[in-house]
Amino acid sequence: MTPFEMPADETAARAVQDELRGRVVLDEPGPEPGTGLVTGVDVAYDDERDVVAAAAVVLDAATLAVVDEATAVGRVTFPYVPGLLAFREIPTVLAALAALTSPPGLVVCDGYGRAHPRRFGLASHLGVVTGLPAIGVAKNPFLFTYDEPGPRRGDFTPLLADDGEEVGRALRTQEGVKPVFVSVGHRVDLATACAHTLRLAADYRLPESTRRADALCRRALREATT
DNA sequence: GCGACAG
DNA sequence: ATCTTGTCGC
Repeated sequence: MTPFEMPADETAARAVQDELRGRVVLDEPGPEPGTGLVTGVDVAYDDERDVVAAAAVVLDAATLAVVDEATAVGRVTFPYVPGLLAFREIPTVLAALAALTSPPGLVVCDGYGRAHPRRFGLASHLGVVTGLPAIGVAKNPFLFTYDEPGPRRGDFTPLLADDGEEVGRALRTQEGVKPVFVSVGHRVDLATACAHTLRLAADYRLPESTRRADALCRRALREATT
């Protein structure tokens, strides 16, 4: 487990990304969809009091039943800077993951992995630091472009960087609903990442893992703040 | 130089 | 992310 480094400024943060990017593993297919465990992680903030709450929810990949969950509350130690989201979210997320009883299995992040200006987003960073397979499922295309995928669940189009690289996919998880943006984090290939996302988003646009983690970290923040 | 920009 | 009522629809 590579330690998480909290840089002093943005320049140092980018240097950390460049250094860690070389440790991302892209040639493993990843966990078989529908088997084992899948863990959703998410974070909520109270900017007024500089409080941050993270949640990790472990699901049985076959049934989507909740197997375990944990939360962690901390102080905001890094501002939101596009491209540097990991430094704001990961410290507390790591604490929540450490508080789990169950092993996490595949980690599903609310954000990007490879689809990142420096090709090292939140999911890549969390994957490298923990050594766990990780993927990113985001709600917006950020600085990438895509053609509208077909209307059916499972339809997808490539998410393209300005240099033409396919950094992820715009994946339709629900008929006639805006697609989600899937990218590889660590130790999972893109097709497998999309297969997991589709299974996890059987009933809603977003994966059940992130929906559960989102609800839990909001509750944890409210209870820590109230 | 200025604006845009995952959460 | 967060600020936020009612409202449309299953």
